[in-house]
Amino acid sequence: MEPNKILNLSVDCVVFGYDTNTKSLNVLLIKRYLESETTKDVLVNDYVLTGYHVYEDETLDESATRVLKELTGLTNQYKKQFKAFGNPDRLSNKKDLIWVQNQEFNLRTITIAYYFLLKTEDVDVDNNKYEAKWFPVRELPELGFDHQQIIEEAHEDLKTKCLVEPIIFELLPDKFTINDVQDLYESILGIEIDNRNFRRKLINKKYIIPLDEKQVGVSKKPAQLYMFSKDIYKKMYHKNYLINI
Amino acid sequence: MEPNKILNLSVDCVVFGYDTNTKSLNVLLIKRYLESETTKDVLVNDYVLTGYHVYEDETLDESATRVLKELTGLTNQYKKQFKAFGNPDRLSNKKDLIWVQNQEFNLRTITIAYYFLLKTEDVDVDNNKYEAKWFPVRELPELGFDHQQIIEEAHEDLKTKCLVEPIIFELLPDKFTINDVQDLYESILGIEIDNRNFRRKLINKKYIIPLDEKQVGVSKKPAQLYMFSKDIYKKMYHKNYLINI
DNA sequence: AATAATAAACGTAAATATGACGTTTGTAAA
DNA sequence: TTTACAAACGTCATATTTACGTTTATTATT
Repeated sequence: MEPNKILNLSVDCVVFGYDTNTKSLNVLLIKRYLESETTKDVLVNDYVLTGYHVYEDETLDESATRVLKELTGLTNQYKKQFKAFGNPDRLSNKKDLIWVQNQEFNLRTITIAYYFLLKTEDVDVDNNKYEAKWFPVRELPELGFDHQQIIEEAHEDLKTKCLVEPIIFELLPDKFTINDVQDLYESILGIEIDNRNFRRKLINKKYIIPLDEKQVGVSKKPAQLYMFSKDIYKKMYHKNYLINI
Repeated sequence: MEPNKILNLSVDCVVFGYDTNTKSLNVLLIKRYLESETTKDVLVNDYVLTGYHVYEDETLDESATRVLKELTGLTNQYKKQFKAFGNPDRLSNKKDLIWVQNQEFNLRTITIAYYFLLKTEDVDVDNNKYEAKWFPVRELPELGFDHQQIIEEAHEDLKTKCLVEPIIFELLPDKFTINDVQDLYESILGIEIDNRNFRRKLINKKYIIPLDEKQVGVSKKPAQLYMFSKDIYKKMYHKNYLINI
């Protein structure tokens, strides 16, 4: 039982986006496709998270930021390192071995997994060089490596985190309706919330600011728009140690 | 900017223990000491977390469990992987370079950090071959590597986690008083709690079971003893999605 | 121009939880 | 027997939550 001598270090990014039209919490995935040169059989045909090796001179955070920028062009998005995955057998799947055939893959690969929060519409998937595509988090396609597990754990972490910190607003446009916020909570948590109670609770928050603006182009009573004030949130926020076990 | 070729992978364990007598949340640390053979100057004299390389054939979790067992003899303690630390400059401190002189330390070292929860009295520090010692989390000694930061981040994670999951009971004896629980919350969170309100709240929980037993050997009114029922907690527990932002 | 359809927005009453305190009780030691 | 003191119990005002019912503003239809 010798300590490892050679390892491979990467970051993987679970990119969450929210589409206010379809009311769906999405994950951004990229296509893997490979067919045999001789038999023309399809060897690999699935999706994976975006990720890459960590460069020698960059921090883990910088590496994740770089990967997100490469995929989406975006910087300054909410980012959280939520777990490291590094079990010795994590890339032993046949398809994955085929896919990485041109790399020294008798190495152990450790990946530091991050999730990012952004708005679905901020990414131009139609002109994406990686063929990136959004998938609803509850209707994922076949996934390579252990990326199904990584996404599930990211989603669990997001569920917990959105209950205690106002990160939900990272997924919404600057101007949103109360119902947008409710729909998003329902998408993330997979629950139904009473609209009247939710509305009252949210409107009473000092950091939810009503704007002099309403929805336009809807065929029903147009909803009031609001914004989230991070400044006010920070000022009034002394960590509110509510024991909720 | 080439990807890393050679890395070092380790786990580090923040071992939290609670001493119901001193009412102190403690961290278990091991001694580092090294003096120059020629000048007899003290080169390194501080404490560090316990940690070790990850073996080739073990998972990260197994590695952390092994390290804890090696240090304390204990298995089956509450364990959480909370963060990976792997910035390129994280072990560039002079003392640390001296300490690891006999290893190839021009490698980058990634450490997967875990914390464990146990009872201070379960560890026999007087006969510990690593000279392990408990330190109150708010009175830490000088620490090597980036272990100060790792402990602080573990403590922050513990603060958040103990508010939403009943992990506090992992730090307490099987039979405890209501005041034990309160004291422990106060130690972890660094706040004061009103005893009468806290008591009412806790006693109303179905999974806090009063025993037919009281404290013995105290020189005041002996307190009622309780136990925590994980079974009842799990049964009644459908994740109680309280949005608390 | 009136009406229907519908989501947005407002309202209410009971039950539960919280925050801020005061009071009583059981034990060992004086 | 008394005293010291933490344990344990009690109270009241306020805030929050739960579970609903009602009104309103808009577009589309008649």
